[in-house]
Amino acid sequence: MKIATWNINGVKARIANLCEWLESSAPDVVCLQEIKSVDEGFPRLEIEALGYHVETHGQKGFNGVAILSKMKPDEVSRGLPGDDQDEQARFIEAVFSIDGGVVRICSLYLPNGNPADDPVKYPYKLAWMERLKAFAESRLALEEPFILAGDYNVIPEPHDCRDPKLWEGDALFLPKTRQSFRRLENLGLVDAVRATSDDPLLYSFWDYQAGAWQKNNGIRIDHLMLSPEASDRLLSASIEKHVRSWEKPSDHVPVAAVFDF
DNA sequence: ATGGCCCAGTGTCTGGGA
Repeated sequence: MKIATWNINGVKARIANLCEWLESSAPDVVCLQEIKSVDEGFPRLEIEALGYHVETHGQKGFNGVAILSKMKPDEVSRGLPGDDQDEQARFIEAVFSIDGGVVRICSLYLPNGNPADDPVKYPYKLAWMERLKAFAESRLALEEPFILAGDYNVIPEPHDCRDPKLWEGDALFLPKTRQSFRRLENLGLVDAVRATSDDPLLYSFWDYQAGAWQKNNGIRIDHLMLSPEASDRLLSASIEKHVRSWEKPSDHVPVAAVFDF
């Protein structure tokens, strides 16, 4: 099974790219972020025509996540537990039957948190990460294949960006952000890309501005984090960098992992 | 030349992204 995550930066602006990528990459499950659409506005017909089920959790204007899948999910839930006041559409979970059990797959869009000195934005990011940790603990207790995939807005280590000096003080790279991400890893979650590659130049995002793509001035912020039961069955992982050179690209590219289930 | 963008809706500008 091939499972991918991709921040598409607007599903309606990206529908041609998305369909072309679905056909060429042929993932079984796709976690999308920043669909920037309400559920009723999501272009589901085009995607269903390619043989995918569509589950969305959208809102007006920005944010929004979705899970596309060749198999029909057994269960779907929307929203990250832990704060009933949180209106932002950043989390959806689906459960699929596989040989001998199930796999749980979540599509998450972790808050950016900038500017870091904002009285609301950075504390919201850190609180969201705490909620994610609590959720992960509850799911890890099930001892099932479990995949937390998405745009984490976290640069985990200095080698996950081209120029760490540029990111000092940024909410994506602040010590507290990285510490919170390590807490997730320390629960037993494994980063699929780092588990399968030593390449120091692996990025998943290049800014539209300042020729970042042409200069390979990128950052690695889109991650598939695996439970031990999923990590046991990981075969390979890849960053589908070529998609960034397509016409009218998202600023993120798909990241995918292949499992022997 | 050390900067250069893009998306959706509130809509010919603003807010948000990273």
